[in-house]
Amino acid sequence: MSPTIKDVAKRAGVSIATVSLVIQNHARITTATKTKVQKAIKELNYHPSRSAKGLATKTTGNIGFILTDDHFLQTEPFYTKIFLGTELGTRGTNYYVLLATIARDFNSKDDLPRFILERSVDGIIVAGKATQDFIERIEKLDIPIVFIDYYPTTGNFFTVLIDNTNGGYVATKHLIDLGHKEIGFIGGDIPHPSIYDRFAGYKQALESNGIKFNKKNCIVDEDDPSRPNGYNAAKKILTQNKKITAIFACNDAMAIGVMQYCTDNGIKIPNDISLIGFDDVEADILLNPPLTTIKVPKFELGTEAIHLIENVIRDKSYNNKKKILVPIELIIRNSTKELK
Amino acid sequence: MSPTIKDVAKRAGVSIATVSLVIQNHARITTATKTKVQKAIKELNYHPSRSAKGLATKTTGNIGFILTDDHFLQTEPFYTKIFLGTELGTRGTNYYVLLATIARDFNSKDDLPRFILERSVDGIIVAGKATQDFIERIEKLDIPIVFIDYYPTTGNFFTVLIDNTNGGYVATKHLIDLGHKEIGFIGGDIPHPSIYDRFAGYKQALESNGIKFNKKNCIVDEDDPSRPNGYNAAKKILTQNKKITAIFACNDAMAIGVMQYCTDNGIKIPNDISLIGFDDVEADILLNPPLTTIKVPKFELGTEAIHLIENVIRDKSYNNKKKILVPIELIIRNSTKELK
DNA sequence: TTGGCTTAGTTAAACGTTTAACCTAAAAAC
DNA sequence: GTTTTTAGGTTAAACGTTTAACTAAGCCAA
Repeated sequence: MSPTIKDVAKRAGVSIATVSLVIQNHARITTATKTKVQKAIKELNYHPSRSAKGLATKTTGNIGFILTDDHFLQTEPFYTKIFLGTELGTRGTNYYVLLATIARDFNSKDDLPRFILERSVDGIIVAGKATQDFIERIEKLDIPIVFIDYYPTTGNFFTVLIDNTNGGYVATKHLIDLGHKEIGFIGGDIPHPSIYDRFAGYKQALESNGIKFNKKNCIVDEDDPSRPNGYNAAKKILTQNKKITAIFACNDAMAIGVMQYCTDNGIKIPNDISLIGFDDVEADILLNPPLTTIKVPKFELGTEAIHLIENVIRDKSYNNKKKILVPIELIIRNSTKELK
Repeated sequence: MSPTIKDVAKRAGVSIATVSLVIQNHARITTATKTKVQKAIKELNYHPSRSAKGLATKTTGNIGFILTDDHFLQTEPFYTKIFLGTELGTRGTNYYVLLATIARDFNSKDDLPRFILERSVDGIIVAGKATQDFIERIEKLDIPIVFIDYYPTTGNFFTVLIDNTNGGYVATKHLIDLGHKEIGFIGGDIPHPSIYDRFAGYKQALESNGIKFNKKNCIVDEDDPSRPNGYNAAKKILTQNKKITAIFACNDAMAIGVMQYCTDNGIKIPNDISLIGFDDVEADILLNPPLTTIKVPKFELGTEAIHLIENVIRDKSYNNKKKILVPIELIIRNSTKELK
């Protein structure tokens, strides 16, 4: 069996309290005893047991990461990348991240993730949209919560967000700069704040560049922002308004759908239509042509969330920087082109 | 604060031991007291604390998943998918998976992952290649270990493996069935058992179909099986032997590199060269043409590993099925074609 | 009636830490 | 020279479970 604090105490000739204080680098201890104890620790290769420490301090060293099922399994590894980003964020800290998924339609009949019930996390990160029922139930739990890429409208929560509005603006502005005027917007799940904000950025860009917003250039009634829905939306928008020369898809999945529709129908990108996406997923670079897009730093969303929740855990009354906005970046590849 | 076992005991009018026994569904308890206690549990919304349980039983409910840094960060999310598969595997169990990465060249100067030192895992899953030093150190730890997609040659470990030999065979046989005779093999990191076995399958297929193995058709000196190395290998192999009509790349990353080389040099796939990969990564379907490949069920590797390690944890002397072979599947897309 | 067995529950120790409260000796203050 | 303060530790309780050992009551057989 691994050595315990008792073994160390015995070997160093001190009490177990002293060993504990040495480990915590407490001021009460003289350098003499400190070195003595540290020597014993090293010789025995002692490491405190997390379980015991957890019971004594009511901390666990874990952070729960919650994701809806559909996000976990979707083709584009968007949220799972964010999750991996949290792993990166925990390096150098004393935390581990526990992953759990909940139903997309989580409701009163559903149980909260086990790690919450068993109190094995010190904080919770919620990535993506979650139901109101879920949010209300974790809210009254008296445990730090950080949201990523979603914010409940019902309160002032800690949140790490993509700068979606700016992203929508930059994407649209890029098309405008290339000379396009009839610019389509394709969205899905428009009530989602992220999509909504991208759409808002689109409108802002048009407006501040003297282009009238035209409802006929927008498809916003699709459900999920997925590839097949992008395909459908492309069909609709391109039959609806033949003058369109550029399309801003609210994410890369939909953009890929648009691209497939164009390929199937002999529409050349970027010669006939310029296309820009949003997210910058792995696949983009392999597309033909490679997709111009707005890069979302997915790992960074995860690491920022960890840093934020660490602060909140450390200081329960932490109150500055409740919202962190992660900047986006325009990635110009070959799916957009100057309008002749 | 959440209720403890004491609160339940008081409300049900029994001792805390009885509550504990009820939770464990122990035979000692009559149905009468059982329902009485269960009622109290429900009313208080009691859930046992994992920390306390952990200290008392010396179990943690966690399984450690260890990955080398380079695998964690590589473009193809192969190992991270396996990791996500373990998450799937833990559903319905009482485990969580803790993820840690180690250096690719882990050696005596490096510390073991913190979750091992702090005893916060009940078992360890090691995915992919790890250094001998690392393996030797965890081996003497007296904690269940399961390897995925790698097996140390120095002992009889629990392992979940891809059926690589068969995969290499099936891939090569597919090309042979299409009429190809001059079939190239492109490999990287050939000492890796997985790659080695795919190569072995390639040779077997040639042999049992009356085609002489030709060293000149093989590039096996690349380091990593990565895209750039695939690109280089394609250059080498196609200048080395002009008669080659088909290539089996040891994984999709290298196949993508091959494809890029062909695109850059006006070689048409599949008209000039048939190409088959291995792994079935997301990108395959977006390639032009979509890549024929051998599908590796990545999630399944993870879930199988969880099932296996659960058995080993439950029964320390568990000894059947030390090696689990996960079957592969030929996925025919458009990068392979009958030889005219 | 006695003794033994069974059943169903209780008692109390144990798990390995942290930390508030306590102690003692030496230093400082008067 | 006595009292007070400080420094540097120690003691022991607490955290919330599990479980081996114990107990009391009921039953049965002889």
